[in-house]
Amino acid sequence: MSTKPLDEERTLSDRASLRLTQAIITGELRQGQKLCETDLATRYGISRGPLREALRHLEGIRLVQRIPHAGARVVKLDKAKMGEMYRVREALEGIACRLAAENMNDGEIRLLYELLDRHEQQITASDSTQYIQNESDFDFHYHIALGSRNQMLIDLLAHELYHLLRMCRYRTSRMAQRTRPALQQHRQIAEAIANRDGELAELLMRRHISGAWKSISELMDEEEQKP
Amino acid sequence: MSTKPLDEERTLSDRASLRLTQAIITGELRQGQKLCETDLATRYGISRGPLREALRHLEGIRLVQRIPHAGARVVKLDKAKMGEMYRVREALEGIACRLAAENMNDGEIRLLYELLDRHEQQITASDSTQYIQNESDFDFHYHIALGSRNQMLIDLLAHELYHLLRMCRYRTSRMAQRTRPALQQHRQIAEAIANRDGELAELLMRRHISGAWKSISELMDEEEQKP
DNA sequence: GCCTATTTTATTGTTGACAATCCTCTAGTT
DNA sequence: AACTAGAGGATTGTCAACAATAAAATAGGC
Repeated sequence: MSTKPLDEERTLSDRASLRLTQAIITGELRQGQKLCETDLATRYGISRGPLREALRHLEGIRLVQRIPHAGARVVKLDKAKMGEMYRVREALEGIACRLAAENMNDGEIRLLYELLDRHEQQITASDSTQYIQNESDFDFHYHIALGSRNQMLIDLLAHELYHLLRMCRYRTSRMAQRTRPALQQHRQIAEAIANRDGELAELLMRRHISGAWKSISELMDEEEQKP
Repeated sequence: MSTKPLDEERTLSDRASLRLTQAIITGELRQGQKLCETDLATRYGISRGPLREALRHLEGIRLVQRIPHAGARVVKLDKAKMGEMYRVREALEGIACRLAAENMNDGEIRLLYELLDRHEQQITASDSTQYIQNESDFDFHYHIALGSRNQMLIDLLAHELYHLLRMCRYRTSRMAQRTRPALQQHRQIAEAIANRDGELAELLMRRHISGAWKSISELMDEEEQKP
């Protein structure tokens, strides 16, 4: 998932965008946290101009919320918002999967299977961290998005939704028990793509995602009962 | 489709965003046109700072493309990009329609039918301009998006996709002959929603949109043959 | 005459200062 | 004690000048 070094970006504003995105995804900047322009600018060693442009960009991809004259905050992902996200994700990845089945070349499909094998190894090797497993999951979905050959779709998923999903990874890290069935579903999806069955591929992907949300949602409810 | 006056926005940057968006949608700023910061700033009577922030925002919602040190241009919607858009739209409005069937209240459904009646009157009154018919079409789709009760979905559709769709309206204005069947499809969709049949509503909406793209696509091919 | 190198010009990127707005903390009143 | 009013401070919004980069134009060599 090609993320080039921070200082390869051409402008300070773009670099600040990347650093902020990274900081938000890793949780270094916490959800709901106030983003003071002066603080961030001095911390990054730039002036407020480029930093403000970066914030405007992050606002566009829904990572921060801005209120005029009151400043920007890291977006706060409550259960309702996560539910909305998963609905949108279901729709977008569903169609991406259908298109991938139509457009992926044989090399890409082979790579897809390799990803699955690697993921299985990681699960079997019990010392693997949760983090890595989650990244394998992202790799699979990202690879399918690329296979759709639809740049708008790729942008929406990779540059917006996946960032948001990564943000709430820590909440859903207790989903370890579901990695096995998830992998099985991934295999079915890959099979449908290999058979060039777009309709089935879409159906399976949508089921996979809505199922994941159902599990996460239930888990969140349980935790709410006993805090 | 509540678009409040331009000067109600709190900051110059936000106002510039709206003016630029409007200018791009109406075609006052043409596709592919270079957007010179100095020119626009003086034309709008503001300095370059807020204008740059506005451009960054428009970049986020895909209305302009920016190349570092080379400036911003209005996005150019070729046939391929339009095809991508319609795929994304099919997915998003499909799920929006399903959710609308689940979540709309009776008042909203009644309003949906009123929109359809108004649209039919406009079609029958032959002196109505193409423009108005197209806006009626947008109203219908926008209303359904609102009914989904999914803010992220509403944002994606109303603040990103619909802008882009309006941009290529002039290309597709010769689709007049298709307004009748389109209205018929709208009625079927409204019926499915009224019956709370989310699955059917989604299916019909997707068929409606992919059908529209097929017609537009063919029309564009024909025009390409004989320029 | 055409291609390349260099200077010029225009445009973008960045900065620090200034103005406007909002939030907070204090003081006073009921 | 609680609520309102106002002063103070902090933060955001705006601007105009400066620096860096890219595009255009000119001059020189082949």
